[in-house]
Amino acid sequence: MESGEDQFSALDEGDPFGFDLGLKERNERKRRFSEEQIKSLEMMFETQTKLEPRKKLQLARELGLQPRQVAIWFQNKRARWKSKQLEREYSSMRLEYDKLLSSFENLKKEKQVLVKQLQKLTESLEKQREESSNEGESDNGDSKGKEAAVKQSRGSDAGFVCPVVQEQQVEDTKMERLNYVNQDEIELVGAPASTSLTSTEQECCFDCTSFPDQQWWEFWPMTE
DNA sequence: AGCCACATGATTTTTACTTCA
DNA sequence: GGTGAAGTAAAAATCATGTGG
Repeated sequence: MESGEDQFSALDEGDPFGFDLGLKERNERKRRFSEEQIKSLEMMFETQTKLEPRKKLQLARELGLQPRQVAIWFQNKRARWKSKQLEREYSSMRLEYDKLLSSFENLKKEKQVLVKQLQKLTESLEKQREESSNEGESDNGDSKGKEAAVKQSRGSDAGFVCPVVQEQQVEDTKMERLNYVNQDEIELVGAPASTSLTSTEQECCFDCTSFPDQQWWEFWPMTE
């Protein structure tokens, strides 16, 4: 740490109010700087937040102030500028966080809607499955042929992923990422960070493996 | 006129770093 | 080379006053 204005140099340069004065008397002499003086100090602060001793002396001379006063002004200015800067940074981060939180909430709602849709579809698929198995009971010979055909097609499509489930998984991954990023912050503001919004097992009751005899697309409504 | 909140000039304390014996 | 005391600069904390509502 070298150079710059310092609090001790004032001892050499003379106390603006005289160190031999009592505290009260010194404070009584405290006067605000003129607009002109402030303007010059501000301008200098914009170019450099720390003053070299020579600049300090020069500025003090120009403004009719003691070098110590200029040094103190710069010290105060730095401290107060820093705290304002922190406030500004906090505000912008808060804004960013609020935006993120709101988009997170929207995604959560969107997901809930999708999960409900999925549930409805699953139910209707289940219903259709029951109906078709009832029909099969009354026609055994034909069902054997169908079973064989289903087995064959299952073999050839091994590894195929139902697009609905795939979509849900993608959504879950998105949510997981968002949750991962936001978790600390959400906990900070008391939002339910631990509300598991991700687990496919928990929230998605649609499962391709729950159709032992049929493929999912056999039940998929054909739409144009 | 008195009170309060805030701004601001000044002082004191703390912290981090350097120099030197 | 490691170490502790002294010196220095800047930050942080605080005080006291000025000012406007």
